[in-house]
Amino acid sequence: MISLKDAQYLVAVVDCGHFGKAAEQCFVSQPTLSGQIRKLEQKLGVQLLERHQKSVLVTDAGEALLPKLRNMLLLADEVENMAREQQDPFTGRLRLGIIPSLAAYIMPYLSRVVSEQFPGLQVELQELQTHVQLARLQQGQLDVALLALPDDVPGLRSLCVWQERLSLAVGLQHPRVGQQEVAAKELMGETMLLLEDGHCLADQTRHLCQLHSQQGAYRGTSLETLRHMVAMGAGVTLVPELTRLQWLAQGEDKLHFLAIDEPMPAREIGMMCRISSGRWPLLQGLGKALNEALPKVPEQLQVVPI
Amino acid sequence: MISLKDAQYLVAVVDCGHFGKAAEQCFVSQPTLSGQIRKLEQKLGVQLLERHQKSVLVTDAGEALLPKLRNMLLLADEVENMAREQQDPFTGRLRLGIIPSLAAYIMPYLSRVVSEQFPGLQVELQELQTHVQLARLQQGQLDVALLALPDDVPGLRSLCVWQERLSLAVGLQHPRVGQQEVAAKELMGETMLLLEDGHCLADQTRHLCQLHSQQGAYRGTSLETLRHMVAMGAGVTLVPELTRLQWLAQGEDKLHFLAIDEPMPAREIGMMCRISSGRWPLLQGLGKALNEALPKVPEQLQVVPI
DNA sequence: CATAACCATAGGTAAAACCTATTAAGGTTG
DNA sequence: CAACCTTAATAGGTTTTACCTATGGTTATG
Repeated sequence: MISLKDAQYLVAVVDCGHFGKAAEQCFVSQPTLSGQIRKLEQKLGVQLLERHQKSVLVTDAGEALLPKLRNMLLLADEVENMAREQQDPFTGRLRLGIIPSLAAYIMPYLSRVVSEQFPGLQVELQELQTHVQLARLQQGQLDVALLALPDDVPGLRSLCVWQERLSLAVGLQHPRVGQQEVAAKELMGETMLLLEDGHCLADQTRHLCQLHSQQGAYRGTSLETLRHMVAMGAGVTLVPELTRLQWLAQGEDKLHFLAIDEPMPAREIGMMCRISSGRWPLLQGLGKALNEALPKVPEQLQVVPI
Repeated sequence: MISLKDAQYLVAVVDCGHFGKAAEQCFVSQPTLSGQIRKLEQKLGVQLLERHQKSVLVTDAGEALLPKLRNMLLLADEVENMAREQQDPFTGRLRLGIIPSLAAYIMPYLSRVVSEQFPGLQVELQELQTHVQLARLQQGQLDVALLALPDDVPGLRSLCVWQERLSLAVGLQHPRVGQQEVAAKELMGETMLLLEDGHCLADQTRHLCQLHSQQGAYRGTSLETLRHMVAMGAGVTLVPELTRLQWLAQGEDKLHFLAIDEPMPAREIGMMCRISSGRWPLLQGLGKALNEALPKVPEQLQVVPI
């Protein structure tokens, strides 16, 4: 197979009409270039140049090949330029998965961080449950997952970004209104509303309240659904901190929030990517920025595994 | 600079999704391919692949470069194919110069030879005087010259194809009508009609008849002109054999031809090309075929230098 | 828990690309 | 006509690199 250097050398000689000048232009010695051209002619089985004292002529065969050779060199150049543009890990498309119990609530922080600190990043958001995200990550359909960190997953690596405490939300008609906190073991006596199966928050709540898998009959499709159910007095639920903050910021006045006794339960919000992904530096930068943008995490947190 | 092998290897891995299979397809070992891909990634400063146990994924960067890389490989392939097509020296365009005193008369033979034995040859005919042909040959504007061979010309090589005897043509009113031959020295007494300056046949005639350069006042622009002048009795002229044969074949009956005494004067018809031209094999083949197509040359010829 | 599949690494070899110095061939100049 | 210049080819040796075999490490699988 011919090589790009062959093309480069031949084009240089044709353009210069002079082996010596062409060699200089290619940063090689004249004998080297001379030899390489000769070898190229042997490889192709065609005479490409006619050498004379005065000037070097291109044969018809050489003339016929030249446009394609020039095109190849152009493409090689473009490839290198494109690669250089893509060297910056903080640039380009990022397919980002976010779990539903986090998506709407972290977006204000995330979008500010991205637009201010990673303007070159084109984020493609996909709101997906944890197990779907993990599968898509492994299949290469997703670059980064933003979720409550699960146990180690083979082939993936994770970065903890934030710890999100969980509070108990009750309706205003609930007997605990007026209390500021509640012990974890007391939760078992409440009518706990859960998200549907597959949501990590449902698993965590069940784990925290030591409910069996079939317990917790009332299921909501989203936290917003639960929000209204709790407000109506249908039961209580555990609310992640970012959700609680957003609801309060929205002027929510039909719910009362109780801190759960120390250590406060929390889930670990973090990002994951393929161990071989190359997006790791981006992940770290994004994680750090996001961590700084989010509210300060109180101490005495107890992480609830999924 | 990247190389075509780089492109080949990367494309193979992407297409196979498997280093081992790609290596096999590229006829190299797996570690070789693995290493080359890694070096390519270093050269470009971008991660191109994500390696996993199951399948190999392309990064966005790699995906962006792939089309151009594939294009390069395609072009390289086309270059090699084109070169292979041009390997046959008996194929392609041939810019052929012919002197005027030969052109119209050798064309029947030449065209038959070309169409029968060199069908792939596209002959571009240029009717030019000797000195113009030599200049264009050296400048690369002409591939082959077909002419009366001059002395050695630096940078050019020549191949003798045929020896063309010269006869004396006289009008029917001429006193020599009825004679079959004439001695060379007797020519000096005749009113010799010449072609214009620059025609090699004029030089040769003058040389043979020992005329000074300004002698021979009657000049014709072509042999066809001289043909009519001689027929009208304006003088006599020397006619090359091929011309004589064609005139006879055309039923010329107003001219009488006399052989010149032994040794018969003749000019050497041959082909020339640049010493570095690569058309030499074609020249030899064409020369041999032309020689066989032309009439048999009598012995006892004396070549008249230009 | 052993096995298989797969890619990476290590160490060494052979091919190639490259260099400097010189030769050869044509032109040019004193 | 000899001396010189220009230009490409050749010779001989060095460095680079592409390549191989053998081995190691990691992850899924029976």
